Amino acid sequence: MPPTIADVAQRAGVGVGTVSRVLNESPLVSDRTRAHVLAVIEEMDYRPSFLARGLSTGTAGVLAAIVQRMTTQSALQRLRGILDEASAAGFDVILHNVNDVGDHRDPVRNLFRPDRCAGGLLVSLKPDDEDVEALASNPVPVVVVDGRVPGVSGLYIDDELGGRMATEHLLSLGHRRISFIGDWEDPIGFNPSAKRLAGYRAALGEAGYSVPDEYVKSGLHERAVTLQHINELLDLSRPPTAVVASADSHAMIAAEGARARGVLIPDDLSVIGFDDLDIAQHLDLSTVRQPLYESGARGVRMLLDLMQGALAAPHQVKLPLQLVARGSTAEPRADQRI
Amino acid sequence: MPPTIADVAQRAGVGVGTVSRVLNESPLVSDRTRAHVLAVIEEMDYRPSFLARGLSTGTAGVLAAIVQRMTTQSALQRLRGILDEASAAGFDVILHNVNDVGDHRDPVRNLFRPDRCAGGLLVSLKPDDEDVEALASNPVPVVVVDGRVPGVSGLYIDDELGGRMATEHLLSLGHRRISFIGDWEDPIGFNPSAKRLAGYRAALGEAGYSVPDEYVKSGLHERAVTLQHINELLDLSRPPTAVVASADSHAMIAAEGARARGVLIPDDLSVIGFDDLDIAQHLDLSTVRQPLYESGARGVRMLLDLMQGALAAPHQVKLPLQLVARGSTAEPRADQRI
DNA sequence: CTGTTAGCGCCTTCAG
DNA sequence: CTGAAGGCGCTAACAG
Repeated sequence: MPPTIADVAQRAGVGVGTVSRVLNESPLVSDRTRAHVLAVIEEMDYRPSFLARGLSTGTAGVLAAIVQRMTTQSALQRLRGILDEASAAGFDVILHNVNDVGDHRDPVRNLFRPDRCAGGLLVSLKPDDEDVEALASNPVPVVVVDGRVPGVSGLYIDDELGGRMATEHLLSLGHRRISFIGDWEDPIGFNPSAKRLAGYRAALGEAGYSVPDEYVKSGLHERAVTLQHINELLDLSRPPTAVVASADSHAMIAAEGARARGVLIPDDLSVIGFDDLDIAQHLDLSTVRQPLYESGARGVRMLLDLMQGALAAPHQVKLPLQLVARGSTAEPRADQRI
Repeated sequence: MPPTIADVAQRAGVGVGTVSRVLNESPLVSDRTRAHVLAVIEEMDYRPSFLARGLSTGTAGVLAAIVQRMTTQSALQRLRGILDEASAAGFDVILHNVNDVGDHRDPVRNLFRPDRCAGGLLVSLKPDDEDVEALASNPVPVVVVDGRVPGVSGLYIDDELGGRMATEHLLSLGHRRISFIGDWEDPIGFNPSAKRLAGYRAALGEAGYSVPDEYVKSGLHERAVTLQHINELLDLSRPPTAVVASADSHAMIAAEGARARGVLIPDDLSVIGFDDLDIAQHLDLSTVRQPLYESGARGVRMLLDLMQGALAAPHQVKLPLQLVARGSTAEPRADQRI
């Protein structure tokens, strides 16, 4: 059995109150006593019980994060930011992965309670109205990482702007026949792809170009589906000269599918993605960069502020997007410019 | 303030003990009382405090996992297995990522304590002798996922056998000039690559072939390094006809580097990896499969058994390896068989 | 079967 | 500045 605060107190010849004060860095302890107690603590390798402390203070010394589809690279980057930043602040984090629609409800109710954590992160998950209501009156502060939820603090990006940026990049290179590949039928309720598509449409519309229905492809985020999409596009009598993908993961597969049938990138076809995953750089893929790691890290910082009341809730922060032009986008071939 | 067990007891007109019994599914409650208490609990949306329960029972209702370099695909797969299995058993898990050498010591001491978790997982991390000693007398059971540590329960694979399997596959195809690319200088103390290399050497030795020093490449696990390795190998006057990579992540890069200079795979060069990541299938990469997801899931199951004393500790389980022959390995060209 | 009570280990008054 | 005592919410042991 590990030593308790009482053991330390006895050994140090002081009361438990004094040891507690030392532990909590209260100024109400003489330097001499403090040093002595500290020495005894060190000597006994004493560490206060999280459980007891939590019960006493009314809050667990841990953060909790509910993450959607942790398997994706983007979620992983966000998670890294969360873990690093939390770690730096002395917090560990309980991680809960969610795969299916609506599966976040139970975790939210069970995890985001004072006896479970001091603060909660909701990553790439869209709480419904009922959730928001519950969250609003929730004693533990919650931050949404990657999402804009009215009434809840969080960080988000302007997905429509992102779709627009990607499209305008291609337009400025001289492309006119531009396709979109996405997965806005994602059933899980959180769907950036649809907004990126809207941005794509807006950019093309404002430039005076129409979007043939065949140019827009959607479906599950699966390799086979995306491969089929790119093939269908390239099979068109007037195939696109450029493709906006709603994510780097899509863009990679599309590019691969194109190459497989001898289509050169960027010579014959320009491809731009979204996210700027690590691999995007390696694959020389143009993309719209969103701060993934940072969204996690800043989310934790925001949460810590919220926890110590240093921030008026709800507080929303829009994260910046950045066009990263690499080798997968270029001007269309002369004979394609029609 | 959420309702307490006392609130429930009062409202139900029973004692706290009875409510507690209902909560813990004790048979010592009449069906009638139980139903009534349950109804009140439901009505008040009461949920017991983890903190208080933990303090009382002496153990936190959470698992903890310390993971090395959570950023790799293989670590992520293991983590998925852990989270899914823990979730199924009603446990959440505290996740702690470790990047640098020796950084696991503090987490182990701070996290693997009864007031923090009911059980601990050490993933792809090699505890030193001092750690093992501490772990042995530790009140919370610990399982090593992906590692063989004397005195500590866990799951591991036979890395030497794995290296051997990959090499023998190439030998059986008729290859004689076989290279190895790995990262056994990994500084973090946990190093499967060295053992896989040993297996490679053993297989070639037993087949009666010598391994020129230039055929073995090691270095940091970085893209640029691996690209350089494959280029150096292909620049040799007698270049290898096949490459054993110590991981799929290496194999992918090596294959890409080879293709970039016009070397066809598998026609001019066979490449085999290790792990069988999701992408390996997509890239049609031959590999030695190790059960990643399963190692995490089974690790949790083993931990749960340990926790309820259903298992004599320490208990070690060797996980099976499986050769997965895909399109990246084939017989050497006729003119290469010398 | 059920109510009552004594801790679990710590923090936080409240007197000294 | 410091010691003693109450209470956080729950479980478990003990009477009934």
